[in-house]
Amino acid sequence: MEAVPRKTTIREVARAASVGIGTISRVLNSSSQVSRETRARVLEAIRRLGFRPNAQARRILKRRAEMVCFLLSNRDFLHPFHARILQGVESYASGLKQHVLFAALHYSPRTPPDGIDLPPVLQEHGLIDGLILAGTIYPNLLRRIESIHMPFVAFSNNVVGIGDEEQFDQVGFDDFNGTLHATRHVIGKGHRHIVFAADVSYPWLRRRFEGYRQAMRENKLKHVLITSRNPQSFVDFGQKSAGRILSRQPRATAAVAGNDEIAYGLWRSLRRQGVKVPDDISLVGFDDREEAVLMDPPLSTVRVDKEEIGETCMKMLLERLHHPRMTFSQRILPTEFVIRGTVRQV
Amino acid sequence: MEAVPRKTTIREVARAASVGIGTISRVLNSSSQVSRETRARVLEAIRRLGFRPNAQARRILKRRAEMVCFLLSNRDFLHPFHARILQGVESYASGLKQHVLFAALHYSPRTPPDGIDLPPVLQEHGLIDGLILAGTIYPNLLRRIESIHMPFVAFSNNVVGIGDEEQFDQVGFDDFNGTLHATRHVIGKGHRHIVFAADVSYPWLRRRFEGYRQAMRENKLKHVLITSRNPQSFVDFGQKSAGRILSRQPRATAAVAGNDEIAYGLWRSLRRQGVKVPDDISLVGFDDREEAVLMDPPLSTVRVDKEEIGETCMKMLLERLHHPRMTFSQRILPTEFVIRGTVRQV
DNA sequence: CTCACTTATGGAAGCAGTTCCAAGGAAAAC
DNA sequence: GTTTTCCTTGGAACTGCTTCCATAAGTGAG
Repeated sequence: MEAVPRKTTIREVARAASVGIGTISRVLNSSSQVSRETRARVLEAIRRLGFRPNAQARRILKRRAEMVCFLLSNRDFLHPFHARILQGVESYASGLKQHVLFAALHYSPRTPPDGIDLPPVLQEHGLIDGLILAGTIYPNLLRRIESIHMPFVAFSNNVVGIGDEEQFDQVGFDDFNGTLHATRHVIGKGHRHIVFAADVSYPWLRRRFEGYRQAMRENKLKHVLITSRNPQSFVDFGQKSAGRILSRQPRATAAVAGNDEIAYGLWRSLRRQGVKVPDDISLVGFDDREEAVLMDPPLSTVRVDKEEIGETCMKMLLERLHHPRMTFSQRILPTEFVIRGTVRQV
Repeated sequence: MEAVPRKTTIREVARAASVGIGTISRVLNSSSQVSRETRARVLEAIRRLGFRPNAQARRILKRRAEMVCFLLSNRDFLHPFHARILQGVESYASGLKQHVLFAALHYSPRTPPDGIDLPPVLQEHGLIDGLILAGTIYPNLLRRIESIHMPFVAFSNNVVGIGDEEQFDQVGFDDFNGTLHATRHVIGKGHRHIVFAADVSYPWLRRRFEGYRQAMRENKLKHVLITSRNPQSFVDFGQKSAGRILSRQPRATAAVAGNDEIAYGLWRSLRRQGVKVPDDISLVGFDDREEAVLMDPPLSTVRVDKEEIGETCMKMLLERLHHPRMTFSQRILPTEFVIRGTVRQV
């Protein structure tokens, strides 16, 4: 490996400006105790020598890396949903001169905590100040992260099997009220036979189901949960559910899907069987993924602001770093029902 | 801001293991000059004290940040396409204990180079060793990056208005041969009237067009370029192009789209007009984005391995860092035509 | 038994900054 | 005119590591 060329240091700048090294440091950190002329002379020397302070050296002394890690915790690829969260994190962070490291984590829900291999960034010390956890989070991962005593904030909608008694900073959005409002909207359009399609063993889909059920109960309507066996994916789950919806009597006039992928699968399979959305059956989704707009007609769905999630995660993490002893908090972001073309008046 | 608790240092470990600090360093860097017993004693002390070496301190001495920045250069959100590239970068990097910083860049093609605002990470010195540039790259950005003398590799398919004489490390994929093979496939299925739909003012779409034209010429077929005015997006471009394809005489039996989004727009608009894919018209795309599989039937398209792009970028960047004077190189990755359901035999 | 050559180890110096304390000088107070 | 105070300023000491040099101990040859 060839040598990296020596860079200008603070001492050379000091010599060039005929001042002491302390003065340079003071100018760099814009602490006020420097006279006008001296500051001007120093800045001129900095400019002339093309000096850029070494970030590492400062970090040692400051004991702050000014860097956080966005850790994507499952084997999924960087899905658009999480990509948008990452964007929110980065955009908020860069405004505050904070840096964002991206790392991926490979683990299975059943690995014992000690067995989880952490990415290189977490094996060093001082590289990052804190962690933003995204992706599906199982208890063993939480244990593992806690064991390294690194401040973190979790995007908690995809947390699985972790009780309410668990204490950590988390940001999520409102599954329950999301489907509650979506279902009310559908009911408001005159529908009476509305089914809900999702695998409610996922906590977040369970919460969405409860929102749907609440809306049905309010209107004294019967709730119906549609599931399907051994789906390959959520889209496949939707496809397989379509038949079950059609075979029920009385025939449902609307379906609330647990997420957009299920809605997509449903839509696709229904269309193949000659059932038109929304003419024959209305449909709503959840998440507002890119697919929602690509569908034809575009899907009415529950929007969650992914960038806001990222932003809020970053904000909370910074608060945590400034106040390590602050009690843990949990922020639930609101959702918004977006009306597009898949719900019709009956 | 509360103080961060003092962490164990190398000197404490040295005391605990009754050895010198040099020995600790030697163990950490696994240089061989340490006896079995001493190494064991040191490792034991490290474990007992929960010592994690401070990354910053090492970096100062090593003059290497062991970190690169993935810089997304346009105003687009982190699109799945680039998200996958980032994944490739990260996955290759983490295997080599390198870290990946994510940063976004906001600039317009017409800002003068000096006017481009670089993200915080590029304003410090020593934070990163090099840069991976993705997104749409205009000459002014290239100028700006060169001005800070930071080694970089560009994902060059989306480079606009930069001549061949330009020298920098780049990774791209084979636009020309991609459509060449795709078009040959379509011709092989018996099609004779095949149109190409794209805005060829984009260099990469122009190259794809040339690939298509080459295949047509080989078979003594007439090439037809379909474009449309003021599209809002590529999908919109496709939608607007559909009418133009249908109104031509003789009617085309197949269309090659410049990318999957155009293909999607085409498909959607054709379907609305009662024209079925592939029964009435065959269709192929380019890129193999997520939409391709979601279409019904799924789109036959040209696949590019996004993770491989990321991996190759990272690999080239590391080579560049090890050999700063090496001549610039350009790597073109092959593409693969994936047959799904949108091309039929005539 | 001595000498040359390895191999292992301790720790000072150094990296590029920040911090803090002492000191110089000017202005203000006495 | 002297003392006090305030504002600047210089630079030693420090951060947590790596590197290198000197030394110690061990090994084999002569």
